[in-house]
Amino acid sequence: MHQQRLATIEDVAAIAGVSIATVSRAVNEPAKVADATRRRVNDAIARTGYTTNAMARSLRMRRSKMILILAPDVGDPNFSNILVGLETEASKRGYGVLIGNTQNDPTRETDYLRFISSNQADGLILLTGHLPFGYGDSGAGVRLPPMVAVNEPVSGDEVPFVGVDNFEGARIATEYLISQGHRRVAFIGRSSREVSALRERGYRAALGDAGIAIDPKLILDGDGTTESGRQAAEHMFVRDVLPTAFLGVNDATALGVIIALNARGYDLPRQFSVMGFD
Amino acid sequence: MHQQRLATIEDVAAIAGVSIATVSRAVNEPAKVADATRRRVNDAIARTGYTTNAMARSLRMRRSKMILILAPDVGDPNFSNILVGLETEASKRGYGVLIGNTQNDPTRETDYLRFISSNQADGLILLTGHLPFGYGDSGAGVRLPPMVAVNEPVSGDEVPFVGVDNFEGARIATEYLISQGHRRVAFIGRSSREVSALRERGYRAALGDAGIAIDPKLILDGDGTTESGRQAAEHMFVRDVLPTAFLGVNDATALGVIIALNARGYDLPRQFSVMGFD
DNA sequence: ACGTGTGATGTAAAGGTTTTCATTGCTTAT
DNA sequence: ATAAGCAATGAAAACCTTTACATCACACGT
Repeated sequence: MHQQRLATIEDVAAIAGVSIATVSRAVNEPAKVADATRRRVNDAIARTGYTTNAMARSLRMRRSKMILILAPDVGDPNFSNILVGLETEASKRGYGVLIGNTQNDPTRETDYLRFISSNQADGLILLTGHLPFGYGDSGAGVRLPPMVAVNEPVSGDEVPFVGVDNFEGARIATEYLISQGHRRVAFIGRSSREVSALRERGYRAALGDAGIAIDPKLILDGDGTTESGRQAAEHMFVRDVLPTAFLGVNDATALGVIIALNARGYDLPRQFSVMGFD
Repeated sequence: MHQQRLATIEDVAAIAGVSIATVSRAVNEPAKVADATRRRVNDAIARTGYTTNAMARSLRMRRSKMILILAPDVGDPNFSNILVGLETEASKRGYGVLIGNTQNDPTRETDYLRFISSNQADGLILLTGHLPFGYGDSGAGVRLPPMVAVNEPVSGDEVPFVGVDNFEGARIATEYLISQGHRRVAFIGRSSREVSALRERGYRAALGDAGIAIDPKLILDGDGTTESGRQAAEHMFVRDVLPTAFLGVNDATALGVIIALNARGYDLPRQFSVMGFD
């Protein structure tokens, strides 16, 4: 068991008394080798503790079974939760996950592409909402690696997207509020994020379907923070255009609304309904 | 720019009119090639968009410039924050980061070791607090890969550790509370985690240094959640053994204490001091 | 003029797989 | 009995680098 040098396929072949081709087959397509041989090979493998060298394999196969995940900030619970999901699924399928924390820095984004161009990663998962800097500008000539956008779609380009259906989600949420008897529902958005517009459209659609006129005074803009949610609600009190229900573009915003209402002494699910989309 | 097949070092060599050895040198040890040649090579590289194939390089060099990080749960903000730090540093040094979400599942831990044994990762960073299953038992014969434990030390074995000094940190925190005039300081631990014992020892040391007798009633155990912090504080109210300050084994616990005190209508930094260790 | 050291480059091996193609020994159909 | 097909295996090429060693030209000191 002295593994001074890692055992190679040749060592295994020598011990099993077969060629390296047979060892390779015994490992990768067991059906293709005779039972007796396969047993001998497996014994040899067990004895040497052989593991196929992933580098050599990747070099030959031209694929690494690695996925690169590009995210603006892995520390953000929002992303890290997605990350663990992705990792779990990837791992289940024998893929490894390489992380790239871009911090929205174009330099870093480009830098991580070396993993792709050097064959170190087969595919790319974007949580950034845009193509890595350096792909967009080169025109359509560049062949993009296999990739998919998660959480936030990549605008313009044809990158497959998987994530929340913002329009439909917001529509259903609003529909639910309406079904509870609310006629005046406020929406607090975050115009700086692309998803906000979609959610607002869903909100408007639900109202339209219910035949409720849209009151522009009930649609406010914020920046996605708790504080901005609080201010938005406060703003409505001041203007005296109170809704009976609030839909926040995210949970933080909704929390802000709740805080504002609490501060004014209201009893919460009783007197107002507040929902957050997250 | 039609990259049907990725450019190899040979393509570059052909265009620059040199041998592949020279190209390799021009890239890796520029000083060793004549100025004129280096320029020609760089031109050729620019023209072809050549990137060295990481697999071939790793195979030859026997190192991948990859680090495997094993963590029980990357989703936990505690870990994900460490993760982004590690990633940033690694990236700065030209290393890539491979993540392994073990979920405390021994099978998965072992599984991730293939990255090490197949040369896909050069080193290992453990956030798990223990050796991956399968290393511990094989006796001392097995050569461990270069590794370091972060956040939580690996007990027994000689794995270098970097992280918070739990004893000293808790000691200083407690010392501070004492310096503020507190004589009765409570400690709410989490005996299931190894770090808790260290923190409690620090707490006890500070009290001892200050000549304050330790009151066992002021040392409670929880499970690290907000709720358990709340219960612990509540418990002290019921038993009527109130401290004037609380030290929680982590922030969640401390938060629970704050909630309990708030619920009873106390004015918080005024009447009680609450600290969390995180 | 001649050996010698030096700086720049080329040749070729090695790193460990996978896979195509060829070979071998049998079985089966004619 | 022979051709044909088939299953199991082996030999060798290909994947793309890095690097030890060899080669070469040239300058320099004698």
